Amino acid sequence: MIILSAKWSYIKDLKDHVGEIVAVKGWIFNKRSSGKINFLQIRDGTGFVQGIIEKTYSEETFIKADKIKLESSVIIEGKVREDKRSPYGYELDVNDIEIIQIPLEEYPISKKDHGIDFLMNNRHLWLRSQRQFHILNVRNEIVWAVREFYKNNGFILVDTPILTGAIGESAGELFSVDYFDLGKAYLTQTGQLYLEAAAMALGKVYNLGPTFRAEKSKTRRHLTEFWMNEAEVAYYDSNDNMRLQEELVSYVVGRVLERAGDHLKALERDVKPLEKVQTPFPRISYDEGVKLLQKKGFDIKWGDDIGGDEETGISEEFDRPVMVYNYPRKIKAFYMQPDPQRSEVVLCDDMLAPEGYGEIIGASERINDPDLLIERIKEFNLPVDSYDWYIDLRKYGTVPHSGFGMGIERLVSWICKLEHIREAIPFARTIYRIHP
RNA sequence: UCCACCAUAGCUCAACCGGUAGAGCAUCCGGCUGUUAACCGGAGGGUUGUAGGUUCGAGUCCUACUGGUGGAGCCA
Repeated sequence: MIILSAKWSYIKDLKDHVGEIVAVKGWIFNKRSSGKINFLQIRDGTGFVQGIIEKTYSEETFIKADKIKLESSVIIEGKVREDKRSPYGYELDVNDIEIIQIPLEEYPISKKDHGIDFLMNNRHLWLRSQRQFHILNVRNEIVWAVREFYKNNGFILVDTPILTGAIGESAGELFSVDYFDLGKAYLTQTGQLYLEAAAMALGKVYNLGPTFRAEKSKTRRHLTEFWMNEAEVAYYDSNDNMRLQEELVSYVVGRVLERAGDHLKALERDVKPLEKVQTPFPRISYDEGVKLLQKKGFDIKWGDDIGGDEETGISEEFDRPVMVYNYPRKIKAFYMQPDPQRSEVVLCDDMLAPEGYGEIIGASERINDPDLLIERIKEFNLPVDSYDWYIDLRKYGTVPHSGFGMGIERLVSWICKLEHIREAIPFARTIYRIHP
């Protein structure tokens, strides 16, 4: 039953209603009282504002405000006033309150510190906290910017399947589910192979969806379920591919600075390093990367993979994302095109984010010769039969083509400068967590 | 899968060489007309993750288990 008659305004729009009486519909996230004055802090999903209730103004409203507990749902009616004392710039002189619900039990998340186990067990409530509000808003802008980039550049969205047969990069473990009479199906690790098919139909294609890895990874960079954006372009070679990646990433960072600057500020994210994310990005070959790391004292030799510490060792030499290209064939996936000049390396690149955030993109030119592809599938001991349709793509008008996958949560972590990837997604799935 | 660490009040933590459990916040009561994690006074709140063991005595030492955290590998 809504009794208050003032016009509903979202908190983000209060600046347009100074001097007017409006109704704000939200939740109380903090309150203070001082005998004759009550401060109610309310959030409504668009922002935060403080309401002031003076006892001398309305004793009835003051008594109502006294009953309110943290996370009560309320509608407050009051006059909007600009106020320098408020960190939000505006305040509400409250003249009436309608209490929708006072929590049945004490709200678990207090104003003091909590441990990560407790917060993750209460993720459904933790989402209401200011920090999470800002992170999820940045994530929202990132995803919009990604989609916008492709839309602006003539790409077609192709949604790739989440349930697949036994086919993939053969990277890591797969989650399996029962699939009627057909045996096991698997949750996708990548839509790449399907995007390759779509690129032969539509030229420039991309996807953006959930991806699953059953690896028992336990690090601040890994989730078992994460969102990945992949792109695939017919007639692009590895250089075209790298150019596309730097254009995408610089576009996304630029749009986020423009549209979510206040959220980054609230997260105390220093935006100076982000402002430097302009094309062209530095590129170094794997060979050069190994030499650089050796010079810096890393124990690495040609042929070794570049691990987390090594990634940081390389990226700290640059002030923007760096692309490391042409890795040894032995440490990369079966479908990557060998360098025609040097068959021991493949035409690929990893984009490493600055500030120690590591790999945000994995990319390569794909093998377009059917015989070579079959040879590589066998070399990796993969079942050639399962890849029949993928090999077919090379039989009918095969062309050079390239693509990449970009981890959305890794991008969010880097742009927000998060300690851990679990805050970059609303409900993180990690090895020991599926609830809530 | 491997390595390391953690588990004490609702929450975050403390408790020295093994000697019988303590603070802040939260809750409840009282005070305060501009608070910003508000503050001040008072009260209640505990089978120290579980099961064993050593000891006159274990939150503290030992073993196993359970749950969690960080990292390696793998990758986005």
